[in-house]
Amino acid sequence: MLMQKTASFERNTIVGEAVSLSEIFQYSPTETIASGKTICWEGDAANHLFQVVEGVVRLQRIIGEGRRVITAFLFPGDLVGAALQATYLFTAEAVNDCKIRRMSCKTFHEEVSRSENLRPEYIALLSQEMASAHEQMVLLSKKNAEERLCSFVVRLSERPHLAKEDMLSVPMNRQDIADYLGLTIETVSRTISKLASRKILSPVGRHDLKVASYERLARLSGNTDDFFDKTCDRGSLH
Amino acid sequence: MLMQKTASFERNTIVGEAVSLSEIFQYSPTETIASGKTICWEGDAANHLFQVVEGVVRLQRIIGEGRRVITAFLFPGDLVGAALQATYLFTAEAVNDCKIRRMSCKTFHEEVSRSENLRPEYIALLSQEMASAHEQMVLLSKKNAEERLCSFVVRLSERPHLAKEDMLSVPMNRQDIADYLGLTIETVSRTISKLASRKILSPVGRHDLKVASYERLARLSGNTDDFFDKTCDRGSLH
DNA sequence: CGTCGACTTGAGGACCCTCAACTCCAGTGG
DNA sequence: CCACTGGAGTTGAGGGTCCTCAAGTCGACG
Repeated sequence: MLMQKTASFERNTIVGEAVSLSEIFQYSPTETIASGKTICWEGDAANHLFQVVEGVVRLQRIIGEGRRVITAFLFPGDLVGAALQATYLFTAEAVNDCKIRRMSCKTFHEEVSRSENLRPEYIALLSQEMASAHEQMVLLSKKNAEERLCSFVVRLSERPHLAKEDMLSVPMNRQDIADYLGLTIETVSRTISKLASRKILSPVGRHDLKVASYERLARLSGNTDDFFDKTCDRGSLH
Repeated sequence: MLMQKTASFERNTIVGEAVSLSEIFQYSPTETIASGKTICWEGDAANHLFQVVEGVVRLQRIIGEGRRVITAFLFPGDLVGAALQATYLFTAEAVNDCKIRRMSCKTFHEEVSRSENLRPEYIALLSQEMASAHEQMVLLSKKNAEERLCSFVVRLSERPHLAKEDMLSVPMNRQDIADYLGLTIETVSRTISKLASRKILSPVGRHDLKVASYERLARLSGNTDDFFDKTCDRGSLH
């Protein structure tokens, strides 16, 4: 806690204003979170923000007995709790072994307030989160199991550190995927099998997929804008 | 446009810093939007923000042929496009006759940057939006038709200007409700009928509901925290 | 080799969607 | 005034998709 304060102070006197959000986390020590461990609890006072340095984090809510919803997966560079609230909106857990950096909300807020560079980046980050949330609502509202799974794989493949040519690393297990896509584990499994039988992708072990054609996946994902220009729906208006 | 700039300037010299977000819209003229008309289009350059003054606005996305998703309803005081992005994430349309105020993103951004009072309010607003989005994802992931409808009615009833004792005004039509809840219009209709036969609520005309017991509705909405203390799910942790 | 957890596969059923007919109501015109 | 029309909403029958429950397979690890 004290150390953090000091580090933060040093940087400001030496380097001047921070120029990127990642930079202000640099001086916090990395913490290691074992697979499955919790980073913060839904409902708890939100005293800290966390930056994912390595690994994958899931944000989830538990409702009633056994019903779990994963609202997002976070990857290196992403922030847990960027939308500063009095309490956390979700429980954050490590999908696999993770490294994170921690920062107090207060310090973060002060840094962002002070720096003209950080503020737009912070707003952009929140906007990005909103955009993802909208995307997810569309998926959950109107897509069938196959479209959901294809959307998921396409989104994963956009992470450069997960996709190596045609091999895609999928760090989360089937239950995570199911709870993220609003399906059951069985439906996820069946849908993968069906896609495999159509030679669109094939599972390799439990955490890898060999993808035959990302283009084909994108077409199956139900996103109009993946093969049409967005402006075409609106005709010639204005 | 010019008028806006002038008004904005006047206020700053006379009253000093704005103390609330609503205040900075006060000097923009109100515009009237007829029911069903569009305020802004998904994908268009986001040059303006809008504050809803009167009426209800729906934010929606169209995907493919005939598939529409409503991601949010906005009520008086709410902002369209608060998550500043290069382009709008959604199309905004008037559910009923509306009055709105407009402000350029640039001006808004400057005002918020300048004022120490506005910034936390703005962050809080974005956080609020994120919280609603999370809530909606839970609804779409895990709730059945009855829970969705009850959640919807409970949320509407929290708007003081819509709820008068046991009568609730529902400005949106069945199709809007269906596209918001990820159901079909028939399922919405049937679910209302079933709730009516159980004397939980009864439709009065097309745009009003007589609600027997909000408490009972809350219990049917599938939100654990509507009848349990939130902390109970987590056991005795810390 | 046995065990355990993660995953897959199958059978049956629930819930919601689709399609279609019907009611209700407001607005229009004879 | 009433018939006509069209839009919004309701109701019914049937079917599809996904869920539930259950059994079986796979793979890691002792």
